[in-house]
Amino acid sequence: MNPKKLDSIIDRAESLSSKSGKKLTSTRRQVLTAMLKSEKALSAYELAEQVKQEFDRSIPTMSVYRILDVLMEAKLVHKMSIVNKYIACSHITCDHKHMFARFLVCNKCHKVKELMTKGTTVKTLQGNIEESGFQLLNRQLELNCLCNECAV
Amino acid sequence: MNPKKLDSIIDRAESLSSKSGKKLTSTRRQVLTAMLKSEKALSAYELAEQVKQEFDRSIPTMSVYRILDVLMEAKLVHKMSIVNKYIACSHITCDHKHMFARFLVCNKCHKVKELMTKGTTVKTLQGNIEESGFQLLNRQLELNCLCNECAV
DNA sequence: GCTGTTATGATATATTGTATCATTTTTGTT
DNA sequence: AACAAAAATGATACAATATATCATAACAGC
Repeated sequence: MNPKKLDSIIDRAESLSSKSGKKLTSTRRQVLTAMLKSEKALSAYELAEQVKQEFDRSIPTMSVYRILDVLMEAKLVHKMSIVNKYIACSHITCDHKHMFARFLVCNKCHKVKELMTKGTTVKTLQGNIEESGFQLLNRQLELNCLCNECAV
Repeated sequence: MNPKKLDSIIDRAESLSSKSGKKLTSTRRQVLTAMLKSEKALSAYELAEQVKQEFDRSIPTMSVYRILDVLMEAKLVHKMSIVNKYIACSHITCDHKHMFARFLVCNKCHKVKELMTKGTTVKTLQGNIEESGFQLLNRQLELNCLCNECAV
């Protein structure tokens, strides 16, 4: 990600988080920056290591997890549950209200590509869900994939 | 699940696993039986505990994981990655070749409902995936939900 | 500056999963 | 039946991911 785009996302993060009552502290900014620089999903531990590399600063994992919570709350970060790792949102505005986000996750190197799905597909996906007595908590689909580099 | 259905699934498991070169040993049968009796996804550790309750037999977790691998290979069991737990396949024949299985997972109690999605929706979901240079590894969708009992 | 709130640090521990080698059970062959 | 090879299971150690809890530091409003 180029520095300009990175800055613009950080700027947006400032306002977004303040909207949710949370501040984008310097620690949180460092974590988010490290995430934005990676096209691969990272574990909390890997992320702590990245921050150490980038900013020469050790953050306890507990703090990383807390910060991930805040960033996820602000929709700046998503958890890729199928690999237990985390990735920064790649869209300038990631408003999931009327869309499903589809995350293509390489099961080998954990590279992630985020696609958006809209309209009729969402309707189809939602069909039968309410009838089943379940209610959706989010609109996020993770798909087990291999990226072109990892595919043999 | 009623005993009759349980038996019919076990019977099917016999042939299915033999097809893949694996036998449905008594240990594996016990694990599968315990899973079939639960409508909730269970962790490997919880599953070992269930087997202990049901059959008064302690199985090391390592073995449970190995057995889960065999059962997943035979498509008798699915991993719910969004909660790191496992559930027996609820469909008599769970042939996912031309369909996506949608798993509605209650994030609170881990109850799971399995729905099938076919035809056009699958096509739509697959759109853009190949263009992105990724290839699908399976056709399984997990959705974060709350069941009617856990929803406030 | 004081006070309450928010954020972070430090430590311990829980939960999920894998690596590795030993032992037992099963299978095929003679 | 006796043996060898293969498959399955047991036992042990440990890695990776995640949470609970209490202490301390930073910050905001008065």
